[in-house]
Amino acid sequence: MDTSSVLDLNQLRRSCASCALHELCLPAGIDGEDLKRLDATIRDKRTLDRGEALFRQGGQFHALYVVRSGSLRTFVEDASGNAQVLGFHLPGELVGVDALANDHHASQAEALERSSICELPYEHLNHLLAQMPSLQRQLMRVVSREVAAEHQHMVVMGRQPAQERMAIFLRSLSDRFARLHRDGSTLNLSMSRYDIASYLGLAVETVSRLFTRMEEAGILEVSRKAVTILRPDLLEAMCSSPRTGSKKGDAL
Amino acid sequence: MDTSSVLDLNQLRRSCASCALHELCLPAGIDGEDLKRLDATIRDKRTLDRGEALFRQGGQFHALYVVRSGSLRTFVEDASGNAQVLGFHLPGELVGVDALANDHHASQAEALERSSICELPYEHLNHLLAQMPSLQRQLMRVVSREVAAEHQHMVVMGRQPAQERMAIFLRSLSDRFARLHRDGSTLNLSMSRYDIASYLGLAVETVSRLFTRMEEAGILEVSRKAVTILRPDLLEAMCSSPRTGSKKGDAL
DNA sequence: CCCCGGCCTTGACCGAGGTCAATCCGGTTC
DNA sequence: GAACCGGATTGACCTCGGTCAAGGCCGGGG
Repeated sequence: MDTSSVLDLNQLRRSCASCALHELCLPAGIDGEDLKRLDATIRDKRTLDRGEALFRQGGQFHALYVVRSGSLRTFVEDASGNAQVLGFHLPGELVGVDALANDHHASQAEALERSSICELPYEHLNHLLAQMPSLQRQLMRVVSREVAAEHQHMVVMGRQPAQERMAIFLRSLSDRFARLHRDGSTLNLSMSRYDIASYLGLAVETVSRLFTRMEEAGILEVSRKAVTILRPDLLEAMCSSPRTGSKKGDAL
Repeated sequence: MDTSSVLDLNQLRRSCASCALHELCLPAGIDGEDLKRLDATIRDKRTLDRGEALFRQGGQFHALYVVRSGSLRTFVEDASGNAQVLGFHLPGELVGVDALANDHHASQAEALERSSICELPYEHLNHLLAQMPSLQRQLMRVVSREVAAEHQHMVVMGRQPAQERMAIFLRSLSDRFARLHRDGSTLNLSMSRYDIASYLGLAVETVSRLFTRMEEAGILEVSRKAVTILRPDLLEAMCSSPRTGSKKGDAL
């Protein structure tokens, strides 16, 4: 059954025009002849199995990528092999931007589940950008969105205690699922606890404990990789530490 | 004497061609007629005093900026007024990219000392990009550099203990000074201890203690805002925690 | 000149969360 | 179905660095 659904996906991927992500992705705001040309430069040969690498740290840069289905994690490994997860990437999201600066990848990207990827060879893309101001604009907008998201994550890493980090992480995932017209309250965490811990700058044990605590509090239902948000209101409240914020009326 | 030197700077700022930052900045790799056109779109009216804002969080976006002299800090403020410093920006560095995504600034930028700024009105810039593929390429490269730097900082925030954070911070500053053909070993820290602490995700007290400890260790000479790196080798060694790294020969 | 107010430093204390270690659970192999 | 293995959970302990509190330093204004 898996094979057939994958085949379907590949067949669906014929044009950006017919893609469900159209409005969230690079083609947003582009149509007609221009869209056809963008379409023509996209190579969709990439399908990745769980754990397979899209590109490796230090590897030669030659394309940008957009997740079409599934999910990726990007991370860097330092000299001694410790990994730091930089982000998780859902359909419609762009990866590989950090490689343009000096023509080789500063990070690596791996599939968290069977995923399909749109590949945008950079030389082709450049020609297109020269001819399509609207695409140029949209590309900058997408990159800017990425930068803004990373800024948000720095706030999390800089100031927030563990519990707030988890809450913000889950809320962000939920929001992104919703944007994809999926159910924002039943999350399928394709990444491991280790990945989450690394991404949030915490120990795996802490992540695990927080899941349990939030389940006990009736906010989540956690079963392995399947997480259901039962009380979005409480989750939201948990995103900002009670310490900062309100001046009076702190329950505690 | 201050007034005259500022006037000089403003007079120097006539063209990108004559700018000392030429090769580090947007115009890198661009010359002849194209450079003139880029020049024409840059408005250099901006001179900021210490503490003055370049743009405010939530403000309407209309331009990108490049630091010409002096330095900036960018930061976000959450609902309760706590600030998280996102970065410090030296001459030749681009700020304001996170605002393109939805047309208003997601962060704010303030001068750390008297600074002059090149302003690139986005509408003009866009016209230019449509006509100058080389500028388009260079802009993406500069943005990519910024993204890569932020990834590096996430590694710091995610895994590193306090001492390593400080060491990496100082090394990074030193490197950037050197790139500007300044002396990389005599740093002038235009930002406050509070800014450093926020940027590194530490308490001010910790930053202060680390300065003292590194001075006692003979690595630095610290006097208020003036920091001299006496032993770059030791500073470098301090950048990676001894815990990770080597497999044998760990003292302790 | 002295006082005042930021900024910075130093010391003493303490708690959130990291580390270590044991166990559990679900999936895979034979 | 027994053995195995990697990921996840749980508990006990301890450390790093945050918090609180008390000066010190320097620069600016009266």
